Amino acid sequence: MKIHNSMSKSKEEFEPMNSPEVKMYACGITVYDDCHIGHAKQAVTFDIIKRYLTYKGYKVTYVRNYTDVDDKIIARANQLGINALEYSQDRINEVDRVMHLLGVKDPDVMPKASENIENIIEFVSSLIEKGYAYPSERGDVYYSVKSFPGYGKLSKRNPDDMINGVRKDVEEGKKDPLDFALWKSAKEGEISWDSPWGKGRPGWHIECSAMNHRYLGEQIDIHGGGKDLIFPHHENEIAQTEALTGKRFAKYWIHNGLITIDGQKMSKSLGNSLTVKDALAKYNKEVIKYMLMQKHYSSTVDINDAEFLLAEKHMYYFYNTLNEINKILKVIPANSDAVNNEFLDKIEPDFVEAMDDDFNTAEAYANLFAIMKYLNTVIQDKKIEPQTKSNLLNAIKNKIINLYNILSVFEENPEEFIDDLKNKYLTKLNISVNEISDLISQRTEAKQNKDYAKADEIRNELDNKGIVLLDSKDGTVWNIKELQ
RNA sequence: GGCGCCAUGGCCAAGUGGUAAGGCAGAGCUCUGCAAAAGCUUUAUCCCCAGUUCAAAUCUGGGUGGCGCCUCCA
Repeated sequence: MKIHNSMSKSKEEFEPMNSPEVKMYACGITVYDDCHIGHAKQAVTFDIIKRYLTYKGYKVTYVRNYTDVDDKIIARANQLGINALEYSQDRINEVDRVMHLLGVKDPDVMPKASENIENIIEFVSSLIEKGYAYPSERGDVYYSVKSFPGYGKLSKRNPDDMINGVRKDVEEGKKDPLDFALWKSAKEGEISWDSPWGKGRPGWHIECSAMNHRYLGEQIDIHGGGKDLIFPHHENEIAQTEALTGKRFAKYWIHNGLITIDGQKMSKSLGNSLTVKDALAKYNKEVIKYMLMQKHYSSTVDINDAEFLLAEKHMYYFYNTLNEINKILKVIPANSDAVNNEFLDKIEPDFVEAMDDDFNTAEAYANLFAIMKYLNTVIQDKKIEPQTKSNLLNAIKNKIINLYNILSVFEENPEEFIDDLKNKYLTKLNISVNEISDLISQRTEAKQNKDYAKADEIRNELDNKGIVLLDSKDGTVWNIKELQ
């Protein structure tokens, strides 16, 4: 399989250092606020990557950290008059809760910066000893960028060219404007830990290096994160870790694309974040995940109501098809006869081909549409022998559920999914099932009397309320107009 | 100012050397009392110019237009 490596900027054959073992780290969340849809995109992406690698037979150890000590956390906690760690623990619980609601599996290790202070101090001390870092008089410790020859290799920047962009007001004690803080001395009212340089707390970049080192070792296979972390965060991580170990840090760098909202960058500073909590209040978790992964993970995803609505329609179509299969299987359950079908046999190879190509979920979903079409054709096929039909539908259904679970969808009961979605719309449309049933009965009566004018009138009335009717031999059923 | 990314039909979006996946919207058909659902059919030569090649959306150079990073950010 191939993975796009941000370091080489090309797709490379995936060969873990110690196959089948895979060590993967993805930068987690700084927990000073609710997590937003961008965090979700990252979490879902790496969850899927782990699921797929596991499917391929790799033994993945996946670490995702929490940054629970930083300026904003301290500021918020002070505002609330509580301890910074108390505040961040509260936020961590909330992040976990929301991620679980989204159906994101927990990584194998979820370390916190605050629980790695000793480890971090040790890391920083080693860097000073090796001559890559230096303490200032005030008690800050800085990394000396110029001392690390490879600086800029991930972000493709030349330190000499970067001077222009660097902020002008060089902090006190810094020898070079490019240098960054490994350890920050404590200011009045800030949470702090004792260190050889006095009371203070870790800088942002060192946490990830230290936690990587502790939980995964000197070298890892995959390092991931959002594209916005390439510089400076990941560049600094490389500088720190490789200075300490003298070895290449991560073999593959995977960066997911970011989110825009109505074409505008989503960022803390613009204040246009969509929180995961809010998204979940409006849409089913799988609708959200499908919308995020319909495009390649490295693409930017623009979010707006139309995108969500379309994703909802698609998931509805998928689940409806699965539901129709279940109805058929209730009447004639599948038996253990072998199923020989070319279409069935191609599903898994096609899925693997798509995913082997740098986790091309967009293509995997394109395949899914073809599968659903085929299923609907079989469902309606009157010539096929009923038992054969049940067996075939059952085999394909199980196959796609197993495979697409890797993409974190089809984990719900089809009937419940459909009911939940319909109920959501009924509430929104302010109409009840009873009302609809009444009108359908009236219309059925009119139809029986061949009073089509009245039947159409009732149908129009419901249509105006957002409900469409579907006549079939088994009677009339209703559906939500917006979902069609 | 520095570095980088992207540009595919009305819209969204795969495809990185061999003559354009998929979805939405549109049109036609089957089905239907008429509809709807479902299915079938149908709609592009890939921003512009030049070049490399037997062959380019895919490689090279130039141009135009978006965007990102360089400051906290997934």
